[in-house]
Amino acid sequence: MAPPARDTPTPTARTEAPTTSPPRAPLTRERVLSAAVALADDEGLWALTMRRLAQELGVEAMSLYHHVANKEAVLDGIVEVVLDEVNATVGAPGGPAAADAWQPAMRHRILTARTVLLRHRWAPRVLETRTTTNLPAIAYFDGTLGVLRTGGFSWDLAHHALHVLGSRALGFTQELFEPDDPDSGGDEAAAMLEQMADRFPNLVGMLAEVVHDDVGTLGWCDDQFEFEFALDLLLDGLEARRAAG
Amino acid sequence: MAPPARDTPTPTARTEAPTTSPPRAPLTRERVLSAAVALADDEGLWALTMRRLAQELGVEAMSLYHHVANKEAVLDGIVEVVLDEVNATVGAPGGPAAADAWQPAMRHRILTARTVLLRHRWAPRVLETRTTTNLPAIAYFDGTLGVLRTGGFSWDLAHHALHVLGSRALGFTQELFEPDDPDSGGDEAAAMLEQMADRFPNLVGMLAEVVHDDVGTLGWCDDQFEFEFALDLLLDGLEARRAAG
DNA sequence: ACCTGAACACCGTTCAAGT
DNA sequence: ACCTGAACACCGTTCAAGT
Repeated sequence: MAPPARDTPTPTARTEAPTTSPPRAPLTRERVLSAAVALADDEGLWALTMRRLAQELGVEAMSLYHHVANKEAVLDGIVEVVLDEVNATVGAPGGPAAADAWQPAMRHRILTARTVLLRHRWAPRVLETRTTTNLPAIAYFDGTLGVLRTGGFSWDLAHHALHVLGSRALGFTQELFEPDDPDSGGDEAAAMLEQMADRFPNLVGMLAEVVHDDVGTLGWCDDQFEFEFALDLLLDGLEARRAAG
Repeated sequence: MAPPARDTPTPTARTEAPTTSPPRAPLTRERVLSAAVALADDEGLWALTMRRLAQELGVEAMSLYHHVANKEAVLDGIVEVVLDEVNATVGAPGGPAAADAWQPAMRHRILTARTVLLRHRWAPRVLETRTTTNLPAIAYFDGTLGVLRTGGFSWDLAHHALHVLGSRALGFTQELFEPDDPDSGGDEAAAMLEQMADRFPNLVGMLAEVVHDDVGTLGWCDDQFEFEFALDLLLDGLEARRAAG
């Protein structure tokens, strides 16, 4: 009879790895940055402190300094993690054939990048504070340039287009009227405006005309729609400049 | 003979105010915010701490809390100070008659706002972090809406235009390649790219074509030009949407 | 080599006390 | 009423010490 143990997989102990797996994964730069991204995603950028990050990894704060130089390096790192994710997503094959139609290709590219950044809303804010040159960002813009060049842009016009599209794709529009509490803040702001019809006649006039469903609130800005409206404006404008030579 | 003192102004003691001026101006919310703006202008946002701000005013840190609720209130306040300055500047009379030409009027308005924000480069970054509704910002956008309406925009299109232009006028484009040290950083980044011609063929190709004076540096982005390029793109696009009805 | 405890120099903020 | 000193609970980071 063969020995039953070790060969018979039980529900709890499934296929065991041939090598002995360590009880705790050792700390690495990658693990530190992943935990930092997760922490910022879950609890916001303000929660990302060195002490809290260490706690999340089951380690003392000072241990982090063996894998990252300081907190600035953590911020540099998490931005690169997110931009790597952006590049991996937009670079996935199977997108529309970009050969003859740069506009839908660019549209798809930027809207795809946006979906990634929406999962890491803190990222654009941190990106804006980075001063060091950033490899994944360079790679992203190189890909953008590739789409433009394939579409027949001159280098000069592609250069300007990069500036225009870059601020749209990576630098988010601030949500002017986004309230802290999505339920109450809008009403509050609307009530405030209501009292100031004479001071802000245009805003009040627009509100009266544009608000659809929730009358009396300011939650009527469809962010996705506004983003695409601005994006198409830019794309059409660039196409006109391009066609003009 | 008249007494010589008190009537004869000396070079050091000029015209004395009729009321007795206090040796130290009392602390007010306005003085606190002015000092905070000046501190951020001079030494950057990172230097703006409650303790440092108090020191700048010749007072203890805790005294500030009698005039502002906390540091968030200081940040709210200095944003409003800057936006008041924006409104005062763009609202000054003597601008081009906006009645029949909305495009030059808007162009002038936004470029004027930009000159103010360039004097307070920290302001857009702080503005993006504000969650509370902000009266001077509302006033600014109301003025913008006024220009659009005078130019014949529908409320709906004016609403979208507000989003588009708002992110341009108040939310700055991050300067992707702006180095810490304007002299060395560009060369460093260019050298890095040089080594990666195969990885980033488009960027390297563009650099080879577009760089004018300082070959080998990345300091070839004229921020003002790029801003106006993007702005005109948006304005032309909006005009086309408007004319289409 | 990798991790840690104690310590330092800073934060924002509270509180009880001064005038 | 306005301002203050001492104190509290946090930061990021350094350093000498542990294994």
